Amino acid sequence: MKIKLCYADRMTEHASKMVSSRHAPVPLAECALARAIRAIGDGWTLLILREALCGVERFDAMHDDLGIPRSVLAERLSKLVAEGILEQRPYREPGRRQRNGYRLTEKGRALTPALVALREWSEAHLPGGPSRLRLQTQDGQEVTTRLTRADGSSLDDPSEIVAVAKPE
Amino acid sequence: MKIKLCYADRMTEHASKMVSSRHAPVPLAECALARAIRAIGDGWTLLILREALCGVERFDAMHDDLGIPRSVLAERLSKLVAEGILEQRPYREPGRRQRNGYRLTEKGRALTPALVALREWSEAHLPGGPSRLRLQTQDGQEVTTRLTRADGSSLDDPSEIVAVAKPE
DNA sequence: TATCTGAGTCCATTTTTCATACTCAAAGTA
DNA sequence: TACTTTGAGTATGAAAAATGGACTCAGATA
Repeated sequence: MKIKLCYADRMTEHASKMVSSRHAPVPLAECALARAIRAIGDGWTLLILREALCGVERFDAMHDDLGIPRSVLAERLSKLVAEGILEQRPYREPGRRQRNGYRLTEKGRALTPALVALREWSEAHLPGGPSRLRLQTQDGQEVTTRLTRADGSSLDDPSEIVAVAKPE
Repeated sequence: MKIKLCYADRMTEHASKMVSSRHAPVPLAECALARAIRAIGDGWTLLILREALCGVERFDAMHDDLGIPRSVLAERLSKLVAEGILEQRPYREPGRRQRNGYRLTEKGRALTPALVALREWSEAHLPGGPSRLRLQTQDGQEVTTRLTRADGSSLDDPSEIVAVAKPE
């Protein structure tokens, strides 16, 4: 996936104001959502984050759970470590040599709301039978996400949302 | 990305109860999150959903905004239509022939919380300067997501969440 | 010393992307 | 009528990435 300059990047400030509303209000380079997608928007990477959220720390356990090729797993893990989303954590089992596992950093754990929202969407809208994965608090309450306005009220209808460019 | 049976799928019901807690509590086949990742967890697909959320409906506009190869765009769009996330919408400009655009279905629009959560994470944790893309209500209030317990209270620390398998 | 294990690397093959050019159908124009 | 334009795709060969299997490496144990 090779991301390049997009139409708005190639335009002058003045010209970009005249761009048709048929295009996105903001070019990729200035869009936080696009940056997040570049960082973690890849199938294997997201599945690795699912593993990490489930507390799976070991290379071979992820390999078994996901059926991911070992070389791809190694490459994705080192990318996630380089980005500060996972960190290596040495561990040692009795009578075993010391090894490295991976666990979420605070930055990585901050992705939880996005994963919870994806899970919710899937439960509500995708076929495939009930899911057995639950994300819950220690006392057993299921966790969900809610869209919220700046004033704290919650927003039930996502079609009320509009995407605009911040001025400046 | 070729997803296959994972370790737990190959096990008997009895054996799977004895599986080490080093593995995920639930196999991919029974995991809603994994199904969502399979459906839309791909870089170009997510960027196309960003375009759709921004109200971009046309093939060429998406091609310009994203710099995506035309063949990849065509393939992803038809997959999203087949999944019921986008729908084709004929339109016609004065003096122009009728054409097809794409817009989010209700199912597609229900992905908004996941995209809002990703945007929030990116703003808070990724470098790259301030984002100019705002997602807001018609009256200009910024929209965010919040993790919520089943009892309605909101959850500030994502590390309180545990992943478990639903019994049965 | 030989063996086992988990965490990787290496590599030949297959699949997917990429970039560019080409097609197609309807509307406008000479 | 013939020709041009325009948006929405297809076709294609080269380049990049994924795949699956074998191999490596280091420390612990028999």
